Amino acid sequence: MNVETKPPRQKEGRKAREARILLAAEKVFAEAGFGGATMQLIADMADLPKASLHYYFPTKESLYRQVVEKIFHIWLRAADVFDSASGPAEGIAAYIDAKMELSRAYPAGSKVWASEVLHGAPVIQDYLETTLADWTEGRMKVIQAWIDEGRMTPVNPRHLLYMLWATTQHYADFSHQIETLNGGTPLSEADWAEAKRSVKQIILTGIGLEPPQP
Amino acid sequence: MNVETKPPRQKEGRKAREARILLAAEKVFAEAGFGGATMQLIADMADLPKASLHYYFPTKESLYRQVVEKIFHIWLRAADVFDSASGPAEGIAAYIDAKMELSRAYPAGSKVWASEVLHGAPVIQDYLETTLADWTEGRMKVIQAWIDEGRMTPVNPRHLLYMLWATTQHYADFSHQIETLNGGTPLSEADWAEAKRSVKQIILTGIGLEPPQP
DNA sequence: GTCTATACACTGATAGAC
DNA sequence: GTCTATCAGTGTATAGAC
Repeated sequence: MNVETKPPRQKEGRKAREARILLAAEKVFAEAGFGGATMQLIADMADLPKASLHYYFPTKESLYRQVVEKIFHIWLRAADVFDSASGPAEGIAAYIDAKMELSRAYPAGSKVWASEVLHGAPVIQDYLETTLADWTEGRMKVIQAWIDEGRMTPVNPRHLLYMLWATTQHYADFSHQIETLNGGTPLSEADWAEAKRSVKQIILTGIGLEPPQP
Repeated sequence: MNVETKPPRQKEGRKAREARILLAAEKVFAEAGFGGATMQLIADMADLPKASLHYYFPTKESLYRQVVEKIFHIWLRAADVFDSASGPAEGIAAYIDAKMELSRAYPAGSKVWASEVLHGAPVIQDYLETTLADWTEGRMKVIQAWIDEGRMTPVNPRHLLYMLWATTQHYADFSHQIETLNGGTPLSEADWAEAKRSVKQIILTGIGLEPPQP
């Protein structure tokens, strides 16, 4: 009988299938936006009948919401490097590195998040008001403390954070423009290294954590 | 008769009506994206019957294309401050100011542009490959010349440009997030001044055009 | 030139067979 | 649990009255 194969295959199969759907959805939402994405396109990319999507995710919006929530939590976890740092130079450099790596590894996710915020955050407004607001306030206090201790140049912590977000996410969100300006080819390993080096050089120098070059 | 009112009213009426449609379309495309926007929504916002839109702009895509082109040319014109500057400190500061003002004055336009690039620039790919690529190369040469003349710190001109774009456009594209983190209210005059000051401080210090603060 | 009415395609979602 | 067949609603676009 199939009594011993059924329970494990089903349970794992479901998780794996949901993950595959979420991955396909992330890609389609990133390419077409929420309005431009269709359940049919997502089903095709996940190699499933359209109706099966509605079994795992009752509505298009519920699927979209899970995609956005997944991105947000990956993004939050990367931000932890801020806390485990011993000082500003190390912490901010590590944060830039982590966010640049995220932009490189999950460009579709970053694009979905950007698109969501761009259009007024209709789905994850509550996250902005609670989790993100709390995280931002906490990090602003850390930066302000570093400034008060004289460990970095006095700058506005809020706008420093915005600059860090904008600059690092730009490499994911505008990857198409960047690739076009790169001769139509994706950034190489060396290109990414140079991008990270350039961003860190300008920002860290800008807030007094690296000596100005001669 | 209406023989003398007809020709001027029609000619000006047409231009004015097209401008009103373009403005309404820009807003709707910014809020909902290309896929989420509907001709009905745009018609309602422009206070016109839906079919009249198709008289002035045959298809939804042609209307969208004109919106994007309009944005792009405004953006290009603002970039001219780069050339009329006598040196790097003045030029880059003026460019930051100009782009921050654009983000403040035309947030919807910036969002439409961002959304277009985000989704792979299906409509304005040719602009990226020609006009934008040319502009970028020209400005990179200007920056490299300033570096060679020892007037600013050696940095990668390409990534400096990306940082300028990312940081300034962030205030338009992510305005909803920024307003949420600002307690749910739009940035005040003082907030904008502080944002511009902060961006210029960090970047100009970062490339050796402002002395590090004590 | 402008608007009303409508054609036609496609969407998200579901009912019901397997 | 999974898929085929189908529905009701909405989208762009147009034909034709004014």
